[in-house]
Amino acid sequence: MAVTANAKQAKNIKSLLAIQSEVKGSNRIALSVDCVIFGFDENKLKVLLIRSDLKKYQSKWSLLGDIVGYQEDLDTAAYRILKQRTGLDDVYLEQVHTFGAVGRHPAGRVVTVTYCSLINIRHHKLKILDNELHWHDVMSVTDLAFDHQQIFSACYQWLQKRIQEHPLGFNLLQKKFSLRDLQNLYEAILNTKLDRRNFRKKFFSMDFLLDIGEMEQDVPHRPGKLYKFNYEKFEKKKKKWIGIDF
Amino acid sequence: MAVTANAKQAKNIKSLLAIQSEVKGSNRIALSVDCVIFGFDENKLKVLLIRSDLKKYQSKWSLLGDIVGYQEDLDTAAYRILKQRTGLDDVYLEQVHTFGAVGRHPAGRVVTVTYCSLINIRHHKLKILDNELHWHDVMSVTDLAFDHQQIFSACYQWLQKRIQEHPLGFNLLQKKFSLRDLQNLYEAILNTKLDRRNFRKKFFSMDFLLDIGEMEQDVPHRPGKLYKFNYEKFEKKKKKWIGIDF
DNA sequence: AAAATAATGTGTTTAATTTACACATTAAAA
DNA sequence: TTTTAATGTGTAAATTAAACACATTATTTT
Repeated sequence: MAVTANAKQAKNIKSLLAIQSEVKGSNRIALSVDCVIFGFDENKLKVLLIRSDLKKYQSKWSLLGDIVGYQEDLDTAAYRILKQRTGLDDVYLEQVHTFGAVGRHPAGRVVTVTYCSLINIRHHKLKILDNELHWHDVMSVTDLAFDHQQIFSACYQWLQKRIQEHPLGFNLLQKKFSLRDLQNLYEAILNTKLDRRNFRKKFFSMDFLLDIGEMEQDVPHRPGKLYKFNYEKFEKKKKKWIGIDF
Repeated sequence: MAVTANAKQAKNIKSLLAIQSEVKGSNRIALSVDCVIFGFDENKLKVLLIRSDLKKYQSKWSLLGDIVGYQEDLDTAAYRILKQRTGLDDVYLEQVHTFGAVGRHPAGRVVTVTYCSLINIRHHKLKILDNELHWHDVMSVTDLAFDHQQIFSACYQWLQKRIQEHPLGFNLLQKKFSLRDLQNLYEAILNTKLDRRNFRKKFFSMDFLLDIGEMEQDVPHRPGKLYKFNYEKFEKKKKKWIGIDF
């Protein structure tokens, strides 16, 4: 019995040397990074898409991505893509999921690591302004190229969940924002209506909003106060955890 | 301006053809899957580790992993590793994160996709029983090989969070379990004490526990009722979401 | 200049949930 | 038979979430 087990082990468990040979061998796979870049404009959640350039395959919209260099960290690759496409380099970026089904890409075996990025659509002023690169309403994104629809859906769901337990939404707003801006953002992302009074109470009680003593300018109604998010305070007070619930 | 932008675009954006050549080219990277396999025994959370076989490098403990085959789905590779190492093939498995720093592995550039698995330690009876493969107390895991300590920590934190919002813990218990078992599990994973009465109330109110009309056997005290988790009911009633809180 | 409009800003009341805590019950062990 | 150590149930207080109404302010209209 022990012998059988060891025999099985010998067959199944690879030594580091064996791995080393495989690393140099034929199992090497192309690795890409795809970025789901979210923006917020006119109270709508947007996603940045590019048109697949090769009509021969499909002229559908797709996510922004590129092959990871052999000497390039994954995170670095994601930042590079963002920088190239938006001109911004100080942006929120978080890895979400890796998609690696064998037939997912027409160019061959490509495993893709997906990142979500949240950028301020006003700040960035797309460096590449032509009809190949466009902001799309999240609610009307359908039929993306390759498996990008699946990837996009996963990332959108991730965002909906993540925004409720982590303060990343602020990256989509101006540094100074009104509570109405913030609520509009949450309503757009969660695709629901929220009670204005309870929404305020919730955020004030969390106590991370910094009243900067300024008011909105040039609004066609009574101007609201402007706030900043206090990241330092958040880092200190961060919740340990929540409570069992499913 | 528009010309400049287009020039930049031409330089930065790759056609599918260009990608195709890269996919076949020198950017191909070795891809591995590492599994953090959790178990629960004697009221302690355990993780399955293997001793790095090549002393030349390090004789430290490491996670179970292997290179992903060129024609193998990522998920398939993770299942294969689990099957080889535990003999089980109907197990809970979920992708957690991908680690891809350039220098992370001594054998060369290897990007690794990490999965967490939860198995019933009693059911599986390790197929390979020797001193190379061992269950370790989660609380005393330190100094793993390569970047496996970092990977393990990320996965443990993932589990602590995930178990509070999703019913995956049951995979660590027998099909039939007592409420005490369940509480012990949560206490071990969250590394805390919980109030027995409130814990019960919470789970009963969620209403996914199925009283199967059986009692514990061979316990040295008053036997408790046994339950099963009602996955079907859970799938139907699943929460939309929770509420903003961070 | 005054009135109407449309948003901001602030409570309060009720319901639901979470927390803290106590006692009866059952089976095994002494 | 008594003691022990766990299971099983319930209640009161505190906190949090949900539902809801009115005064305030700047703009726009009359």
